[in-house]
Amino acid sequence: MREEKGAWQAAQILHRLAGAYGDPHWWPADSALEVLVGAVLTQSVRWQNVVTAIQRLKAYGPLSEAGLGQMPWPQLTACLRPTRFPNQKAKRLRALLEMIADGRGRTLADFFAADLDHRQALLSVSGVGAETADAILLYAGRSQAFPVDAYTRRIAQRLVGNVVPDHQLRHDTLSQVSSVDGLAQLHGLLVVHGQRHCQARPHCSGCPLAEICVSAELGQTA
DNA sequence: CACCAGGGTGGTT
DNA sequence: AACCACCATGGT
Repeated sequence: MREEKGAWQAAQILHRLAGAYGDPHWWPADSALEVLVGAVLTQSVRWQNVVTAIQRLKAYGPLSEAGLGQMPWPQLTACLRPTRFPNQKAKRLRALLEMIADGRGRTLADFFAADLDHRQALLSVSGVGAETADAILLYAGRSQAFPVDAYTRRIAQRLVGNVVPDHQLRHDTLSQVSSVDGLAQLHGLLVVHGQRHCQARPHCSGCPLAEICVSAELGQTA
């Protein structure tokens, strides 16, 4: 059986999902630094747990690069307990803050303004992978980046009919959606959509992507 | 009670 | 390269 391997039509998917769900207002945060913190804490954890952890951090005062970097280990891990892996997340957050500070108290804004490869710099931190780095670049740095997450992979597989490599999803999306706002909305919409459709079992009734989904007409795939 | 979240790393085969 | 244990909470 040959199926026309469809392509990943990012712009069209953005249009359809935006029409169905509206603007998801993804990644609410008071500051870019809060986005960065949330990006590490949200790894493999429900967002509500991250909210609780950030509230605990804020109980010590407004988030700041220096304040977070200097927070004592027991207090830091206590704040991060709701995020499943408090010790690991505390270590990752500290390593990231140290890279940002660069040994000279550099701020996050200065990091983004610096003339360097920001993606490579983020990826060089142990505990920061492609998805976390791209989330920080997009939502904290407001630069053109696209985080490929589990929802994106699953939805792409459903739509296209076969597994699409991460690098291709990222490249295709960036070449088809040029604005930062569009990229930011698309990622949020894919998560919102993924939480109702395209889960373990096909669930195509009422799906706003049904018309462009190769498995939509297959009914039940076992 | 079992299941699983908006991942990434390091060690196995 | 693919696979897997680990990390060790809180909601359904």
